[in-house]
Amino acid sequence: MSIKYAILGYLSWKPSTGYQLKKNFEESSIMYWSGNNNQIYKALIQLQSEGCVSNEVIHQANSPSKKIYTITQKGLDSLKNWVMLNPEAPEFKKSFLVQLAWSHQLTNGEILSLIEAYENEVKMQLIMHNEKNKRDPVFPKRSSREELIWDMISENFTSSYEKELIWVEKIKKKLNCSNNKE
Amino acid sequence: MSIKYAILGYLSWKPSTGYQLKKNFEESSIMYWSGNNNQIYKALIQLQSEGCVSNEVIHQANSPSKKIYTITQKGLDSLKNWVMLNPEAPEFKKSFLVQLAWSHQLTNGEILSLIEAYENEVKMQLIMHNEKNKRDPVFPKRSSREELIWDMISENFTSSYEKELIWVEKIKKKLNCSNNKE
DNA sequence: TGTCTCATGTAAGGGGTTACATGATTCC
DNA sequence: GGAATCATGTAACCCCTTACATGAGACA
Repeated sequence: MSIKYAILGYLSWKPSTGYQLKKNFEESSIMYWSGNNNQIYKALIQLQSEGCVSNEVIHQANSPSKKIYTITQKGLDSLKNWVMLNPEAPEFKKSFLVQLAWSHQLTNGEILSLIEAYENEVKMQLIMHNEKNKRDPVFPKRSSREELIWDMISENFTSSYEKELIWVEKIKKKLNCSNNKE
Repeated sequence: MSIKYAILGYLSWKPSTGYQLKKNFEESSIMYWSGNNNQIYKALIQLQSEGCVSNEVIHQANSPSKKIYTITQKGLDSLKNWVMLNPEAPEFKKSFLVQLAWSHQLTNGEILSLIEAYENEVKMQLIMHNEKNKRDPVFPKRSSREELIWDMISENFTSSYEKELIWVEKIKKKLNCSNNKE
């Protein structure tokens, strides 16, 4: 899927500028794109040419002028249509596992320190995710259902990282055991 | 990371042709690329120009000729170097969560059937992963350590899918509860 | 007769990334 | 004086994907 529908999603919540959307993406773990300018501003132009959004230019005295994008009915329909599509299975892209898979040339010690570096990386990611969610979480609460859903999505991420840490402990223990046998 | 190191990994295990590498990628869940021709054959040419692999052309009577690629010492060094790089955190790209996040326009029933479609998708993926691993798993067993590592990598995938299914049950229950309250 | 396996490659395009460019204001 | 925030946009490039092209033999 492309970033288009994530943008339509934010705009279906409230109108905003490209700049604001960019910050939303940066703050969010769920919306997994980097939120770079190139993608967002291009997507907005494309969405406009498709009639899914419209914009209003606001000239400001002390800041650069900005374009406030608003979703159209066509955009709402297109979003709903996409949301109801048959979901895809999750993608687990863990380049660390590829490194581990080809660690045959390393010593036991080198493998263990590689695993510990991964452990730290995951822990950091978990902390960052939790912090993002604590301070001023940027998500809609238009109904108790919507709040529940966003909470569950956040929990999905938290527990994914936590489960990864449990797995890390397990492989560390296993490697140490077979290490001591020799 | 690019597919290059995954290819070097396979070649560090045993020499093979582009065609064989392609099949390896198709059979593997860990090596998460689609394994399409364009990428593999291009990568092999590039790896050769970097001096990381060499090839030998074999002419066959009843089949098309093939190029057997072998890893060089430079390739082994390059692979080891990459394996020892600081690992990146796992990427969880779950487009389904983006759909859920913007499901505000749907009815409770529509959301539940969306979640169930996701559940089926994850179950199928889990079954496929387990089947791939049962019948003739394509991975090296040059030492007990290597076997242990590949087993743990496979378990990482299995448990990721299983944990996702547990999460699905939880959100289904929560949505049903708040549904009944109304 | 049609599809599968072996085997190598090319064409076109989608989606994403980093870095660059501009320019005023505000805060340390 | 230097960095950060607001605000929009472009250039170059990387990685990956699907689909196309060829051509022989095996199997149903």
